[in-house]
Amino acid sequence: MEWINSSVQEKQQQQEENGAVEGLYAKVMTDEQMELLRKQIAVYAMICEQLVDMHKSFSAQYDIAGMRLGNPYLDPFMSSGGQKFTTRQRWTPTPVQLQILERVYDECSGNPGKQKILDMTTELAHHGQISETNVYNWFQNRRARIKRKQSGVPSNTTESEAKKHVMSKKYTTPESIQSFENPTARITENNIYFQSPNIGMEQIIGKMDVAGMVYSPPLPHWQMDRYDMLG
Amino acid sequence: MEWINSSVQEKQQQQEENGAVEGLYAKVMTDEQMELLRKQIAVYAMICEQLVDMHKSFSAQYDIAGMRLGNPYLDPFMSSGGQKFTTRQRWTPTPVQLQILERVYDECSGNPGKQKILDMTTELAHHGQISETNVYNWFQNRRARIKRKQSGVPSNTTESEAKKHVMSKKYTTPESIQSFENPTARITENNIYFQSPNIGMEQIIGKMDVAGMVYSPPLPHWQMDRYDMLG
DNA sequence: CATGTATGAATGAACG
DNA sequence: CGTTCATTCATACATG
Repeated sequence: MEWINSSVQEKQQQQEENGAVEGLYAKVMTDEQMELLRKQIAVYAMICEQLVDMHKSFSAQYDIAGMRLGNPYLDPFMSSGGQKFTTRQRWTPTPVQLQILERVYDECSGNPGKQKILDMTTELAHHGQISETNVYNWFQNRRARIKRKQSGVPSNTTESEAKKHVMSKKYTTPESIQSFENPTARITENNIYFQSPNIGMEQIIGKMDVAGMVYSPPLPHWQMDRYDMLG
Repeated sequence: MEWINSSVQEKQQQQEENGAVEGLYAKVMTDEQMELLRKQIAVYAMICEQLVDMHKSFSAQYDIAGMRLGNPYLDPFMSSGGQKFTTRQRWTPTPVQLQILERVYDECSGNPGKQKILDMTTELAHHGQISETNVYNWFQNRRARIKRKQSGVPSNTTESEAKKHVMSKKYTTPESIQSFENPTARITENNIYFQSPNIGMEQIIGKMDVAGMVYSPPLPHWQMDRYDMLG
């Protein structure tokens, strides 16, 4: 999945065709909206670049090894609360582990053998504390939840009909893009607005780290069905 | 090129709100495309924020007065008056809905059947956007919280929900990045929680450098799906 | 604007 | 396996 880079300029064109072809159920954006998006992204890219540059030259001057990293972060575990070694009560997969798990899940069609689980556990253990049970549960849960999502939300037929013609307030645009409805959204060459939902940095970092930009799809399992191309 | 391309599953609307769309100059995007875009941007924002924060704390320690501000990275952005794209990331019951929910909760002793939930959802939908999942979650949460309140009331056993005090967040909006100020995105050095790998500037820079922002959906489970249109 | 609190949602684990 | 519980995270909202 390729994405915007510094020169976002042209990329958008494709989208038009792409989307248009799909036709039937789709959101529509005006050229202005697209333009807004394009600029927004371009600006972000630019800022990122600048920041990085700045940081580079800056930190280069003060190569204070050691303190440079990990510093800004709070150790989530021994937070100032001081009391117990706030060791988690329940296992939480690290991004790396998750990545692996998801990959395997896909490979095994969600049902790895017992041996497989054991092997995995060993491997996963290299990336953080984990037990066989954890792995087992994880698979179990994932299967169950995926399933539920599929059956429970056969967003099907009868329903959609009904609301389709109501289509006024409820079941309108998903929150995810409500921003586009905002009439105040305006774009001036220097003034671009766009909502920035709070996506956990850890997720992002995690994915980036492991997949290294290329991203082997952990993908939105819930609701996505197009990810059968990974191995 | 593989741009956001996917299966569509929603109708589009919002046309009437944007007069421009009415006719000819409209581009079409699927929901997934939109979602991907949104996330892409979110990631940019997040990374920028992160970078700024890091830079800030980094430079702060050396009192390199002057160069910290006046920066290149503030520039043109929304100087301040940023409106907020009405962003609702999570469902919030309307008073009416709440009333109904509570009534039913009492009736069902907290545990309505699946069918019941479905019916309710339909009814509740008349009073505002809602989905079956919302209702389901609502009951879950209510049961859990009521239970807890009854058993171990105060701070002691309920530390889980009470221990949030551990993290003090000071977030002094860096003048340099006011542009990123967003009510929903408040990532600071103190509230970032890295599950395991402590990733520093290097990683981010590295990725950015190389890929110039190639990104794939990091799959923020929260707020991702679950917005089925059953409701 | 900063901080605290209520609560929707995600998810590991447990249950039947 | 499907369902439910328990814990935790993150955000909406109220407050000083």
